[in-house]
Amino acid sequence: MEKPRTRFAPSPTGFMHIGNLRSAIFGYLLVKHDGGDFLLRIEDTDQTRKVEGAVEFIYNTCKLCGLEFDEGPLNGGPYGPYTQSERLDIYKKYAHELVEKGEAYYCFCTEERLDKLRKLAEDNKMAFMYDGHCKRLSKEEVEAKLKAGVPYVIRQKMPKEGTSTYEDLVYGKITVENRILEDQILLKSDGYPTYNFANVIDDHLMHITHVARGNEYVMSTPKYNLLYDAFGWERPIYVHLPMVLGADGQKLSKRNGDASFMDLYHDGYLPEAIVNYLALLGWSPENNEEIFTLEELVKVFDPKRISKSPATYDVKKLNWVNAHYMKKLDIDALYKITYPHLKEAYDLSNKSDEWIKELIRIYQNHISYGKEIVDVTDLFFKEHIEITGECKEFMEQEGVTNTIQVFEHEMEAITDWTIENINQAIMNTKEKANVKGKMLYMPIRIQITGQMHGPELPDTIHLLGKETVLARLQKKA
RNA sequence: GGCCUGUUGGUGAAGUGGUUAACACGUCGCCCUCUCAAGGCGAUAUACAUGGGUUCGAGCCCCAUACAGGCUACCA
Repeated sequence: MEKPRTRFAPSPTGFMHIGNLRSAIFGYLLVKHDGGDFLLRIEDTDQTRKVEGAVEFIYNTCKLCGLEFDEGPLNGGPYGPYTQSERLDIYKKYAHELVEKGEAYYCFCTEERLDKLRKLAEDNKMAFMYDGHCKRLSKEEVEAKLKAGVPYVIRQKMPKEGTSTYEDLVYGKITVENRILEDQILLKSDGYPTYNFANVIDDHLMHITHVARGNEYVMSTPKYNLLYDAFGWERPIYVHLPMVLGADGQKLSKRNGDASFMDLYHDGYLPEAIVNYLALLGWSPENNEEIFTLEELVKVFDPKRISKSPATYDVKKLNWVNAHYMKKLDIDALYKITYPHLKEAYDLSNKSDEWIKELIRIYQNHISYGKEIVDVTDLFFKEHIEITGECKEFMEQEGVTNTIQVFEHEMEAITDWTIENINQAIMNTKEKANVKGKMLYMPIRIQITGQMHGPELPDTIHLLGKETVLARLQKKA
């Protein structure tokens, strides 16, 4: 069997939302499942959209997710170049070959004429379609215009009758009537190819066997097939992917800020968790499992189980998946995704690395992504804590003041500030103040944290440090 | 407007003619715990868009309708 090959073919916009990423993931899984090749091709035929550094950005993003390209603009390969703007001569050559074959033709129509046609169509509530004006030009007329240097585009000659059908791995049989197929532009007047053309040429030249892409191309695929046929090339296998929608039911876009992979990454989400979650968007495994490493996904991925309907991106579930991965992290890995956020939010200059790691450790089960550490730990950095609402009510109960006082003395007495000794101090308080359970822990907890909940009390006290604890204990309610 | 595709609870989804329509997230409750989180257990949800067929029997097949999305560029 032929080794499957697919490509991820983004425009270099310098932005990747999770919908783009998911396309890359699905392509990767599809092809790696059978030990094939995954390549990157940059589709920069629209020069107005180019962004500096975008190629590196794409490599970085994919690498973070564990998706390595077997071939691509940065690491090369046997079928390069892998950037379309560097392949202009190739497209030109094939476009002219098509003209020679009678499958395409020069079109000299001006923007003005096209606009007029468009307007006319609009007025008549008709779909605009190029009228094939230049198809009827005689050979001499074409020669003359060419010689005179009239700007031109090359258009594909479409059949006007019958239907075109292809089989999509996800959507099944797709049939469209040929008469709705426009004589689309293959080569623009600036010498650049359109996506519609470059895509086909490159996929063939790069030996792409599987075309995995968003389902916005379902309708135009027959045009591409006609191109393959015109050249006498074998058509690839198509895998059109359902879209990923935002919470508003709309297609993801740059405006949906939180749907950007980099934003998520910088907020302390784990790439493996994002990949895991994304794989479940529009695809499901045979069994009920939901947690998969990339390797496991490669093993179990079956494109036939890709859904046809669009999926809505849901942060809540992403959070759950991410939290699941975070629980299994060792302290150093956890440190890596939380420390930057602590550093940004708080003054850490007089905190030791050891202290920070301890802080992170006791909150490991409390957060679902890195940045969340900031919200839950502010009591360790605040100068003053407020006791309000429910907490205040609790503190007004009888005996509470006494418990605090007793505990304060116990704290003062500690010379060796260890969790063990702190725990002992709590036990001593239990004896001396003659309180237990909630009436023992809660007053202390509230007095020193201002909250009724949080991690283990001895851990919290230890981290807070003797000085802070005493100061907070002495503060009158 | 035309064409293509889709529609199972708030979300992701299983399901391919006969099931009490799974499972997961979320939500809620219970257990655990000083408390929260985690974990364990359980519950919840007007879930098969609507209307017609076909069939002994339909979420699954067919046809309409509705709604949603996509395409209809010298964008990709």
